[in-house]
Amino acid sequence: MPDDATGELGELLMRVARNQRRRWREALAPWDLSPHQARALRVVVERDGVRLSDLAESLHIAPRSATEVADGLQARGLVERTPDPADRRAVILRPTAEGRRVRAEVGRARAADNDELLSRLSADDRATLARLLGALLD
Amino acid sequence: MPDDATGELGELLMRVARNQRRRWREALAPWDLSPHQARALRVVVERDGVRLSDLAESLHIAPRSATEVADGLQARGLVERTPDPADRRAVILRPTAEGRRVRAEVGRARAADNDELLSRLSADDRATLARLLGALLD
DNA sequence: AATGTATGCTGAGGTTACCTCATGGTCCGG
DNA sequence: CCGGACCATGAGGTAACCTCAGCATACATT
Repeated sequence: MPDDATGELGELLMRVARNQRRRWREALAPWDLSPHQARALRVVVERDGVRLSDLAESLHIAPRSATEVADGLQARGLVERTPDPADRRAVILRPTAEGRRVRAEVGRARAADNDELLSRLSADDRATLARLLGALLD
Repeated sequence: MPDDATGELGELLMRVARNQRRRWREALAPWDLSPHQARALRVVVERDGVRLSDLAESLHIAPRSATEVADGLQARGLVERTPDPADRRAVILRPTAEGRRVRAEVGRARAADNDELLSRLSADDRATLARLLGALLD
């Protein structure tokens, strides 16, 4: 067991992460999207069409819950449901033009916010941070 | 704007934090406490008696919600409600003996888990990580 | 002292984001 | 061609939040 105050380090990590989440939520506010919806939209746009069950897996939620996330995005006109030609049981979620546009805007806002925060560190420090965090992944 | 992939760094940070949260939830499972309840119990034990409204502030939730958290802890026999002698409107939450015991056990489990994770880094790396994360706090 | 306003907790009831279970189609291996 | 697996979704439940109203109490001002 390490001899220094590792507990505080863990706490620090959580605080920074919470900060990050708060910033993200705020950056997302103009579009009235929940973090989860934004994440789902990103998946749909990036893969350019996803089966509902695959979306569920990507978001680590139950298939039933993916239906609800899809409902939300569809109600905002960001995605549409199309039948899967290869499997008539399945539904494929496709981004609308508006969905692509919003996803791009959100992506830019997120990147800008991220850069604003991380620019406090030098390029060297950022590289070091990436290395250290990488070692902490399971 | 920095020129490297800061977006990935932000993502990495969130992944590590999520990992951390998952580990914590798992470490908490034996006591059947939610993360929020554990945090509340910690506040109650550390201050050895807290007004409900102060607890709400500590947890960043509405006063009404603190009542519910208190209900949960009280139902498990970990805290008890006592009147505030200085203000008869107020309720002071006090830890029971069992509450203190559980809080200590949870604290030990948390520390052990934390150390297990952070021991992957050298003492130097841990100090560096603490410095870098500290710079990212608002 | 009287009184108006603020505060502390909680009942009532709502929202959100999850979940499980059941159902009606559809697919596919034997 | 058919029994079992799989897809999305309706129905209904739960946990953790919230707001608002109400009652008891505190306190500041006259």
